[in-house]
Amino acid sequence: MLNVRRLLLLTEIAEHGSLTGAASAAGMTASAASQQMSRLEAEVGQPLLERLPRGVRLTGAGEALVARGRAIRRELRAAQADLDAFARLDRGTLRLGSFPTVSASLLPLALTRFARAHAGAEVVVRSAMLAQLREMLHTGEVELALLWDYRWNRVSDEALTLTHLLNDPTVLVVPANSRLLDEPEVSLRSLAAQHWIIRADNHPVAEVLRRSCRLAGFEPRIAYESHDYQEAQAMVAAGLGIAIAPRLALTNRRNDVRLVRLGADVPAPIRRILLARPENRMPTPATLAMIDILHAVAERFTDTNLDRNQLGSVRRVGGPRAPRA
Amino acid sequence: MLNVRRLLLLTEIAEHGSLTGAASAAGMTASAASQQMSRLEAEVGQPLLERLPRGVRLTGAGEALVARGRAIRRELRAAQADLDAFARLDRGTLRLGSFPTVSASLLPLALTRFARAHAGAEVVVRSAMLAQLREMLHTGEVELALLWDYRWNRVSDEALTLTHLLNDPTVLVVPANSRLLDEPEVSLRSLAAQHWIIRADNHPVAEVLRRSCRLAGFEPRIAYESHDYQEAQAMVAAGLGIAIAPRLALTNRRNDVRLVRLGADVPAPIRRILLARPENRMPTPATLAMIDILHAVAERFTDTNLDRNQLGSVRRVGGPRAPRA
DNA sequence: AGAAGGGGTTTAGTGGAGCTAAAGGCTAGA
DNA sequence: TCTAGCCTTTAGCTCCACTAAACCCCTTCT
Repeated sequence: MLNVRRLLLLTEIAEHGSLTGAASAAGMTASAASQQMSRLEAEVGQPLLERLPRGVRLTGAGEALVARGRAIRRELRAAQADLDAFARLDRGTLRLGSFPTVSASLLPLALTRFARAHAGAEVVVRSAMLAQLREMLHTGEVELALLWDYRWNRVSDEALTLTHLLNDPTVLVVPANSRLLDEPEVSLRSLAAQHWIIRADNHPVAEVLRRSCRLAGFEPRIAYESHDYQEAQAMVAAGLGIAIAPRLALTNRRNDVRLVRLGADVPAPIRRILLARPENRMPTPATLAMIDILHAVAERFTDTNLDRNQLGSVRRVGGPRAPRA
Repeated sequence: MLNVRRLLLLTEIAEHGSLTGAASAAGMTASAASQQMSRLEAEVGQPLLERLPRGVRLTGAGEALVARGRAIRRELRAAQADLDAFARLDRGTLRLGSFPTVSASLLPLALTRFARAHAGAEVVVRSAMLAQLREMLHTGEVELALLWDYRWNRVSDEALTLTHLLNDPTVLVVPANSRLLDEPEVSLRSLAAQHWIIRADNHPVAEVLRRSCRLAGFEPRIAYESHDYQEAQAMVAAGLGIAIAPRLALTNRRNDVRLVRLGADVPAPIRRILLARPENRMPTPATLAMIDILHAVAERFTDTNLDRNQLGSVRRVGGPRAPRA
C-alpha cells in the first residue's frame, strides 16, 4: 500500500508549489523532499510532478493523489481532535467499581463533581463485593475500583496500583437514649455483657466484631443477624442490642441511634478505603480525573472533618458537610 | 502529527481482535505489532487497547481512532484505484506536440487508434514549428512531440530521448500530364532548366531544394513562392513549375499532380520523423501508449508500404491504406 | 497435573528508510 | 554576467521498525 507520509508530503508540496517551500515548512531539507518524491513516483510508476524552472506543478495523477492526500490529512486532524476530546474529557466513559458503603457515602458527591466538571464524559458504576471488584480490575471490566481492607486481610496484588484514599474507623452504634453516650468514648472491655447486632452472611464486619471482642477477652453474644446497615440500625434503635460498623456505613444515620468512639484499650480496627487500577496499563484521562476527584472528596470524609459533625453528642440529620474552603 | 502507519495497524488489529492475527496478516511478528501499539499509545497519551487473556479490545479512544483509520484506509485504496485508472488509461491527458505535415498524415490515424483503445484518456495536440516544439518539451508544455530533421540539421539534445519513427523521402511533384512521368525515377541534374515552386518564409523545404540543386550543379529558377503544400500543388497543376516536397506532405495529393521518385545521381535528402520526450523524466502511461501507437502507425507510412499506392503511375485518391495484416 | 496452544510482552540486535550536508546544474532576472 | 531560487545527486549517518528468542499468562485438553 502507498506510503502515506510521502503522499502527505506531496500534498504539502502541491500547496506550496515547490519542494523547497514544503520541505522547510515540514522542517526538513529540500533534498529530503526531492528524494521522497522520487521514491513516490517510482512507487506509483507514474510521474506526479512536473519540474519547472521555478517550483513544480502536478501531473494529472498527481492531482488525483493530492485530492486523496487532503482527505487523509483531514481525517488525521479529526483523529487528533477526537483524542483531544477524550483528553479534555469531552468524551469518554469511565467504568468504576465500587461497593455498597462507599457507593452510599463518598461516591454520590464524587459522581456529582465529575459530572459537573466533565459534562461530556460518562461514568458507569459497577457495584460488587471485594473479590469481584478485583476480578473486574483484572479482566478490564472496570478501569478503576474502590477497594477496602483491614489489617488482617491486606489487599496485595502485583497487578494493581493501589492508592490510599482514607481510613474508615470502626465505631459503636447505640440507641439514642443509651447510657453509653455519657462518655466521649467507650472501652470495649466494658461491653462484654452487651447483646450484639451483627451482619449475616459472613459479612466482613462480623469478623471485625469477633476479632475485637477476642482481643478484649470475651465472645460477643449475638442478638440478631441483619442483612444491611439500615436493618442493623433499626434493631439497635429497638433496643435489641448494640453494633459496631465502619463509620462510612453510617453516613445515613437514623435519628434514634448514635455513634460512639471506641476507647483505646483495644485498638479499634480501621478499614482502609483504597483506589485501585491495573498496574502497567496506562490510565485513561477519565480515570485520572476521577482519581483526583475521589481524593478530594475523601478529604471531606476523613476522621478530623467528621468528628465535629457526627460523633459524640452533636445531633444532626443528613450527610456530612465540611465547611467550604 | 499522528503516525499513520501505526493508526492503520491499529485498525487492522481492531478488525482481527488480536495483535497476533493482525500482525501475521500484515506480514510481521506479533512483537512488532505490540511495540508499535505501545508507541502509538505513548504518542497519544491514552490507552487504546485493553489486553484481554485472548486478544485485545478497543478503548473509547481506540474506537474513535479506528473509525478514522478506516476512513484513511478507504482513501488510500481509492488513491491506488485512481493511479490504476491512470495506468490503464481510463483517465489522463496526453499533451502532444506535432507539426503540420505529420498532423495531416500520421496523426489522425494515431489519434483515432488511441481514442478507440483508451476511451477515458484525452489527447491534446499542440501544433508548432520545430523550435517551439523543442521548447515545449523543455518547459513541460507537452510530454511528447513529433520532430523532424535532415542530415544537416540533426536534432541533438541531451535533455531529450529521441526515437526514430520513419524516414520521409523527398519526392518530385509534377503535373499529371508531365513528360517526366515516363520514367520511374528522374535525375535531378536533368531538371536544371525547370522552373520551381518553393515554400515561402524560409520554409525548410526551400533549403532542401537549394542544397540538392547545388549538389546537382545548378541554381533553381524560382517561379512561385507558396505558403502551403496545397497551394504549391495547385501551382504545379497549373503548369507554373515543378516542386519538391517531403512525401508525407503530399498525403492529400491533388488528382492533377503526380509524384516522381528522384534518381540516385544526387542523393535525395531524407527527412527523419522523430519522437521526442524529456530525458530523465518518467513518461506517463499515456505517453508510453502513444509512443507505441505512433510506431505502429508509422509502419504503414514507410517507403515500402507506400510505394505501391502513391508513387509512379498508380492513380488513387485519399490517404494511404496498407493491406491489413 | 501436566502439556499444548493461543496471545501479549520484553530485550537485544540488525537493516534500511529517511535524513543532512555538500556540491552541482538550471533558469530567470538584475 | 552575476545572483538568487529551486531541484537533484551523492555520501554518510541516525534511528525507527523489525526479527528472534525467551518469558508470562490463561485456557483447554489429555
